[in-house]
Amino acid sequence: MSDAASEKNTALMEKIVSLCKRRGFIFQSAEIYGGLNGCWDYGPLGAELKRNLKDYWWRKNVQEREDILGLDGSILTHQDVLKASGHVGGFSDPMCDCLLSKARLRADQIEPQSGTAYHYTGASHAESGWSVERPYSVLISGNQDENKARKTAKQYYSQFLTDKQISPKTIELAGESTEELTETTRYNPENGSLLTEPREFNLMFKTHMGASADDGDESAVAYLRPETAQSIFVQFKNVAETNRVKLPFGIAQIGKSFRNEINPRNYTFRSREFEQMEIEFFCRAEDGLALTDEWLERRLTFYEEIGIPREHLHVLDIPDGERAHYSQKTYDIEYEFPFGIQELEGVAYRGAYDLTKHKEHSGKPLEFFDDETKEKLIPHVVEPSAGCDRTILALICEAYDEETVTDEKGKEEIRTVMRFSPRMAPVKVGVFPLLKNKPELVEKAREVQALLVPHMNVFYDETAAIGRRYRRQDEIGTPFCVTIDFDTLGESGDELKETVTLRHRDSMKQERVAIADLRNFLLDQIA
RNA sequence: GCGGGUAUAGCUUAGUGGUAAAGCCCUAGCCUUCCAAGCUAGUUAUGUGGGUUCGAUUCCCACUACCCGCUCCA
Repeated sequence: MSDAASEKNTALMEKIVSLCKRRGFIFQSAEIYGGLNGCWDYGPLGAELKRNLKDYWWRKNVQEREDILGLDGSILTHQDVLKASGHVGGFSDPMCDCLLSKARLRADQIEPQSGTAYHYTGASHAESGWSVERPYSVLISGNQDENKARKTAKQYYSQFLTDKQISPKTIELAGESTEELTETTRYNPENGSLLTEPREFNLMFKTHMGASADDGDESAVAYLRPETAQSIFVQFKNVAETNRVKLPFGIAQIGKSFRNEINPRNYTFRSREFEQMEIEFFCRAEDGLALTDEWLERRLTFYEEIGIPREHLHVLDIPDGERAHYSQKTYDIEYEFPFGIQELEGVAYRGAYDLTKHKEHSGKPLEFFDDETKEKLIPHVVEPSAGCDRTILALICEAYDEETVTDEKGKEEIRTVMRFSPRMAPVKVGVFPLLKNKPELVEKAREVQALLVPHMNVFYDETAAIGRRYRRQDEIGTPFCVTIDFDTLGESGDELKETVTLRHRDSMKQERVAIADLRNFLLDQIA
């Protein structure tokens, strides 16, 4: 992306963030206390939007399918579950930073080295009177010039110089001593610079169960789940045994997960608390690959149904070597966010890995008896795992539009429109009396509101001019507005009596619709 | 985690070492017959904590949050 394009996209993202706050889609968590890094709250409209997304996903993937069952697992997770899944052991990589280049390295992947370590206690510059006291070391191998160590150390200390005119070459090193080291991993193999102490970066939130549990009581340790998938695997046997299922079948779950991200970024895109919509689709081994492709297509169709066109999505076929070791096939479904192309969902063929691991660790039989083939087997699994909040952000980015409109006087202005699909829109219809100081209009509008309210989210508004009310609804993406006027009351004769103006958000076109037809018309549009 | 930037009302922006300004939005009232009309009145702000100072929104430091670039993302 060019600089200009990047700036434009940053500006666009800022406008979207601003609108989300102004209209009550998304707020920063604990804003009045300065905010909580990587956490966000959904305001009234955001809550509606998210509910619409989750409801539609659930309807399509659970309620309308005979072969997928729902689950709602606990967020607090038994530590053994996450030991079995590999999250406790393999999920916490000790990391070091290079003191010179600031590069971050995985401590367990550093090649052990041997050589001579040159230690220093600090550095100074006689002419300017500058000095710094701070221990530092450089490792050089036997055949390297010792001056290389001094040069590297000077470079390191020069970063503390306040006067940038001073050449690193002219500073004096203090307290040089040497030490022979073998098989050390404390130095950066690239440049010999000392590294910071290895630090754990466990991405899971850890807690202790029980009011009296102290931090040292390892048996009381529990975690906030880092993914919803594990409770599905752990409850696999219960679900299968209580529901007379046969392969292939799925278990679906929507719920919060938590990851202590080092670096939350891009608005709500990478949050520490986030919601997932996951399916674990269990199948016979021979069907796994084909089902993965099938699910990919089904998921792409889903995104189209909620208003994200196929051409704004990218499918990444994760190549060999980059997939998790247990996965024979993984697709990422990505969306063109203003800040870049980023993942919305992963569709992964995970083989029998998860159930096998839980079988091993729990010692419980997790085989499934296949009635058709009369054999006991550990089913394979295909996992379409979507990020709910990411999809919300994609819906918002996709919907945001600015349109130049010209009024009768030829004056141009910007109309901001959220073009949500009617299915996802937080408010489905605005109901307005043309004038609020005419009680007959208000009364009729209230009747129309009451007629629609049991079936959809309706917004009643009688303040300000009618045009302003339309624009307010444009900005929150309400697809339809209904206006009750004097014709509704029968002032222009019986033909128009009991009809209203139906105004369309996208085209701004108006049509006349009978109140009696309104409910069914709108229900068809938002289904 | 590193580097850079930013922080004044719901939003967009002024401004000042000594009473913080405007537009939009919003609320109420009047008026108003279909695309942000008009008039009147009104609410709301210097991110947090220190320091310097008689006095700090302004200067300095730290923290927090957000944005950008790296890094990371089982």
